[in-house]
Amino acid sequence: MSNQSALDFLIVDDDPTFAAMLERALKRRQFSCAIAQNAHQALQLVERFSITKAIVDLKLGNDSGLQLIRELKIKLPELQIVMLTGYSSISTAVEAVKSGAINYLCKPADTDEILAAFGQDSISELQEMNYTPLSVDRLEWEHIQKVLQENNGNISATARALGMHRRTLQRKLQKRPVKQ
Amino acid sequence: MSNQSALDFLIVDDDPTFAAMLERALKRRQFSCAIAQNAHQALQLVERFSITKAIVDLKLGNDSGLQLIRELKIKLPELQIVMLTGYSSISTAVEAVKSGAINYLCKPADTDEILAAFGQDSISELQEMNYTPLSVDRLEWEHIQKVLQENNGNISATARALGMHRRTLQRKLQKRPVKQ
DNA sequence: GAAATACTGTGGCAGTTTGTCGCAGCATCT
DNA sequence: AGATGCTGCGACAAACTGCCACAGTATTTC
Repeated sequence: MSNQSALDFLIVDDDPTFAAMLERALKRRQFSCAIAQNAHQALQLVERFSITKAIVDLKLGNDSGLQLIRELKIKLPELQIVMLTGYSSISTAVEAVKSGAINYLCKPADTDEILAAFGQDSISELQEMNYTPLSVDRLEWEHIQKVLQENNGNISATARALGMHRRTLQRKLQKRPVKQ
Repeated sequence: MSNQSALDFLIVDDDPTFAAMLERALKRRQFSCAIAQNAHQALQLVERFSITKAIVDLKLGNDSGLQLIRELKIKLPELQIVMLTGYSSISTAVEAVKSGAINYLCKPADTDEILAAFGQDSISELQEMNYTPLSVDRLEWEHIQKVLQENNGNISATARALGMHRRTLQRKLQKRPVKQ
């Protein structure tokens, strides 16, 4: 409510190491930023400070980054949000953008990429009209993510719907930061 | 501008076989639809008919499905568009949604899945949303078949494209009794 | 608000599937 | 003819999957 201080970036990530590293990189570029480790902290920070950009992780311990995006957008419709995650998939990307994110990046992303993601782009599409079909593994991953989301993240239900063993699904989910 | 006839679906895909198959499946479900093989035809059709939903492929020969989405949205802001493609990627998914698509699916997708993709945030009338997702095996099988066909039955090339070992592909192909 | 269900993360083990060689027979292309 | 490239297959280790069981945490239900 007070909006005394202004900040350029809000970083929301449950991995303190990553968050600190990103913060340092941003500060080196003369941006001011704050870190939140969960949804609650993030929501508090946007009340206390005047923030224009946020970098949100998809997986925030118990909280869902997607849900957080929606809440942030309600509180602060102007906020520009980029979602950043190691467990990227098309279905969460679609969901993120529909929820109000302006971009979505896969996690081994360097600081310049992140900054570019905030830029007025619509650029990157032309470059790689990638005519390679998805690898089988990737396709499986995308499908799993899609069904998982339809089941609101319920692993047991997803395994049932997919006709695969729960244990197997768990292992697949744990493993992949998936290539390609 | 005339809007005489109303259609439920516009299918935009440069693969006639796929388009025809989808059309048949939709008609069987009592939906009316039209097929466009490129951007130009698509734009003409939305002028001639009153259309509410469109299924657009990302890769349309020379045209870009992404660009088409934007043009369709300008002509007809109400149009609900789902992008459907075998060459999916996160960046094109993000771009599609930002351009106005309501959803984005990877191509081995059955008709119910496509319908469900529309149903989520726009309620279609008579829809029971109880579709069962394809099993991972079935999805994999269809994807393999499609890529295999694109490579004219060349197993080595297909295995390469799919990022799987040739031996493994061989074994998978052997196992299925070819048909269906 | 307490009991009944349901979901999740783990570990372990046996059975199956993959990744990798290697080799021999055809098919093409030069 | 010679050089490549594709195909089918055997074999074996490595990786993965199905299955059981258990304990801890959520969620539902009465």
